[in-house]
Amino acid sequence: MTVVTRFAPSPTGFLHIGGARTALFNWLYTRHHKGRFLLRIEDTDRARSTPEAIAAIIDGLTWLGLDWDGEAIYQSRRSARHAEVAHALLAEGKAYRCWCTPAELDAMRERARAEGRPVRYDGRWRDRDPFEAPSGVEPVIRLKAPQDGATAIADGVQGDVTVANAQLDDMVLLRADGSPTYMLAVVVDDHDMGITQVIRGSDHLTNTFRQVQIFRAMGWPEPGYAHIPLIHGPDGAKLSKRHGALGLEAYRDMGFLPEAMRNYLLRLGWSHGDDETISTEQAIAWFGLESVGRSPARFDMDKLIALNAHYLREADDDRLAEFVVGRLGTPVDAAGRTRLRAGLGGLKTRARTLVELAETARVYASGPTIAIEDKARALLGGDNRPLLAGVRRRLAALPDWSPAALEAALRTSAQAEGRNLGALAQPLRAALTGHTVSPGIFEVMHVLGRELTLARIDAAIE
RNA sequence: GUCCCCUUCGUCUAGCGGCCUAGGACAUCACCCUUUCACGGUGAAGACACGGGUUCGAUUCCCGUAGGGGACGCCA
Repeated sequence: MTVVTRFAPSPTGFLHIGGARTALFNWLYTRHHKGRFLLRIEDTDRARSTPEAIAAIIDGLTWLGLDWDGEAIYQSRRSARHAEVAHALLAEGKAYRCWCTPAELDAMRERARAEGRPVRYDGRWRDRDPFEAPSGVEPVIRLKAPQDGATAIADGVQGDVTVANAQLDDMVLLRADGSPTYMLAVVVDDHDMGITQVIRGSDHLTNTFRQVQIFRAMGWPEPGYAHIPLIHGPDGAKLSKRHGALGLEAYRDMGFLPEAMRNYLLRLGWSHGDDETISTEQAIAWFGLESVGRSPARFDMDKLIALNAHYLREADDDRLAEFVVGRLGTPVDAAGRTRLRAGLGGLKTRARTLVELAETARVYASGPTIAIEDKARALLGGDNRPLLAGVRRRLAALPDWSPAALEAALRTSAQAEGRNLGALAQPLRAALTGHTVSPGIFEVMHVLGRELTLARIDAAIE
């Protein structure tokens, strides 16, 4: 049987970390089994669903590199079919009309809570004669759920979970206005789409028992279920905006690489022995529900950053150069681009995010004039000025501008002055980069070229 | 309140009864490398929530307790 999965976000906000991981797990599971991964937009809440949120979800998935099969399905367009199923259940006596008003239900719930009883609908219209229906109230359709026994599911992650049917009430299938509820829509869509495996956040675990009851009432085969633990904030509480509950695009803007995000999200709740850096190919080959943990994981920015630094070092320089130029915010001429590209190797071992990379890349992207930070400026006064002037003369006369030749020249220079290399390299670094920290000084000079190197020294000591 | 789930270093996790003096990664600290800072290398510190069982033997199995999370909508 072909595996069919789906990612079913509701477009009421951005695609956050938790949703992204759910999508990733579905995608990996599907690709591993060579099945079909579908995208369903659960936009039945018309008031809260927005086109911006839909775009954010699609952009987020695309950025993460998770491709879905076929066109995205919009749940809101399927309401006629949902209603059809509700009415079929009604016709078979597996559902019934309920004329309770929202106020009546509120009162019922309040009373139950006050008396310490389970909070749920008491089934008062379950066997009541419809002729007793009050006028002026539109009824909802409720499922006539089993009242005895228990409903069990074999969850791919949580194991066997059983709930007494007495805990579940007769849920609303169709609202008074004829629109389907989430419970109904999900079941009908999962069935119609041929979903074989549902992988979603564990906040849906208790919903599953109700959904399973609808499947059984319709006589439909149930999909397999797997509920993955939620992601919590650093303090162990639910992920909030303070923490990492940002949209994926926020992480992109912070300079994270999609491959780093994928790897990070994968390791949150899933493991493969001691492996830490896992390529997407390996992830597809190795991924399985049995290796998904059952306890919630906390979001840890430091680990994400460390992983990002790793992937930054591994990343292709041409790709990185594109990212950096786009983030510089200032135009870069062709020569600047060439320098930047050539200097990337030394830059990327020192950066952890694309933002940091772009910041340090200004050293190569800029022309003769650069901003000098205070700590660097302090190295450009006093005795260091004549020292730099001496270095400048030697460099100007250097026949060969290779890193090796530059190093030899600086070392003999230092020796001649009776100083160690650092005493010479630091002022030079300050003059050339405007910082006290940079890639190796010979590399910097080599990438900058003779002309720019001399120009920056001149600018620093004039 | 009711029901369900979870619990190994600060964090992510390995462990599926003896291989565990509990392993790895991030973070922290120290040292090495070194023209700065990184990278890299070496090392240190750091955990089985608690209490009962079961067993020759429990981090691993069972039961409680505590703590955390989730669900209880005509939201999704």
